[in-house]
Amino acid sequence: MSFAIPVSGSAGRRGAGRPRHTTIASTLSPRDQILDAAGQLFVTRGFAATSTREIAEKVGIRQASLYYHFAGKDEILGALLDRTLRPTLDQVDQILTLTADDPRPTALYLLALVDINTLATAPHNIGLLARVPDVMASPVATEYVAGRRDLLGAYRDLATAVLDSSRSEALDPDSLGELVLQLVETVISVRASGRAITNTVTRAIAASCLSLCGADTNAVLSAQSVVRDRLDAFANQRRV
Amino acid sequence: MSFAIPVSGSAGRRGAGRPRHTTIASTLSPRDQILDAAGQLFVTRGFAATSTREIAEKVGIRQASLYYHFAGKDEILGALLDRTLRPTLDQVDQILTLTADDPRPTALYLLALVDINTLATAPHNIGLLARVPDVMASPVATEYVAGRRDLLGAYRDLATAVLDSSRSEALDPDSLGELVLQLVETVISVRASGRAITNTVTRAIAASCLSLCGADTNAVLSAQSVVRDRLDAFANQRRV
DNA sequence: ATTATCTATAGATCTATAGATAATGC
DNA sequence: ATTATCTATAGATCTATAGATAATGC
Repeated sequence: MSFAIPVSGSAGRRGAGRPRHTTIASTLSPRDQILDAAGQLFVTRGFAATSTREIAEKVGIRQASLYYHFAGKDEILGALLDRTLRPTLDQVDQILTLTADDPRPTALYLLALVDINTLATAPHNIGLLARVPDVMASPVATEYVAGRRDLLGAYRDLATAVLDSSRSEALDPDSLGELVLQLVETVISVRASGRAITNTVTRAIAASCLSLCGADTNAVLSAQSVVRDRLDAFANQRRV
Repeated sequence: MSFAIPVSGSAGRRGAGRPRHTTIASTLSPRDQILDAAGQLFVTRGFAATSTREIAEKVGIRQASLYYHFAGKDEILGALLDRTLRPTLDQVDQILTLTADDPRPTALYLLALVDINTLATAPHNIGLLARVPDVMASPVATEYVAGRRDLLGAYRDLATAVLDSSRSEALDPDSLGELVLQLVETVISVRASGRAITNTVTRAIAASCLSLCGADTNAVLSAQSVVRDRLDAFANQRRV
């Protein structure tokens, strides 16, 4: 099946259908307008605390009109969660390929950097959603959880490879992976605190991931210099 | 004013008042039973998503009976948030005094350790509450926010003192403090992931805080050995 | 008399469905 | 004819209040 996504040009009128009770300001498709509004509200007010009427109000349509685009509140949430994880997950293989011949700290550094960047640029900091209990209690969260587990696997493998055996107290691989991923995800909190995510902050977090795995200063500096080059190519490839 | 907190001994009967429709299992005061039940539910299901009836059900009383102990749902939340922060905040001065003659990395290490420990042992991991949007949107959150800002100040000052000037890219003090505190608070996420917070995990996070501030391996090892001694005295003092 | 509960309920939501309507597109 | 909205509303909540009741304590 294929969906005809209306690509609006002019404001006010979009195509078929009864006109809205307000004029249309956005150039996004109705579906994306809903996701945008819902994302902002879920993140600032919480999922359960946000009513479908609030979402509709922000979009400029009546509450019941949401149900033409989504089966319910849960389905809106599912679409948002997917957007949080998908971009990173889809790039993992690419990252591993690109750094196949580099030391493991470099590979981990790049993965962290890309992931941090994804979270730092996601609209409305929707990475926050995954921390909200009523979100994770929803049935649609299971798919997200599965995806995150895949990502966790990549972190665990890289982090374990980086782990210096000289480390006196070695964490088990699973805890180490979890800890590194958590560290990456601090960018969500930092963003939530209102602070801008500068390149300096991004690199500090990524470098800290390596330190956590026992990498020494040289490994960090080396990773930073290699990735600086690689990332240019990578970023271009992604047309960023 | 003084409150007579009923200290129940035997089960079933507690003192004055009409009996509950269920028998009393807990030895906690009614107020604490409510806080315990609410904490667990808020953390697992979310604040807005938890109804007062669910809380009452868990306690074993009728929904309306909650209002004898708390003015409303918000007030329950306020009491819980306070319990998250208060223990740590009340110990900051003590920590600074205890480590007045030690190198700053040691002081930071101890603060992080105590804080991680507080978060790791808080009932139901209620540190999670501060990450929930609808919680932070509540009027009662402002007091919590103020308290956390005080704690942040302590982290910022210590972290800045630790920061090695050799660091090529220095973060501004506020960002650094925020980052270190965020790192400490990863213990909340790790706990939420179901992993046990072993001493190893605790030390790994605290050590990572020092690394983030540019402390070298020697400073970390030194802090760990000094704090190992200090903490014994400290813990005894706290009767842990 | 005081305390801690209970029952009952008003009033305010909120979600999702049913069916009408006003556009476009063929 | 199809599409995207609208209006209206049923049914299910949920919070907080009012007032009754069953204990203890004096």
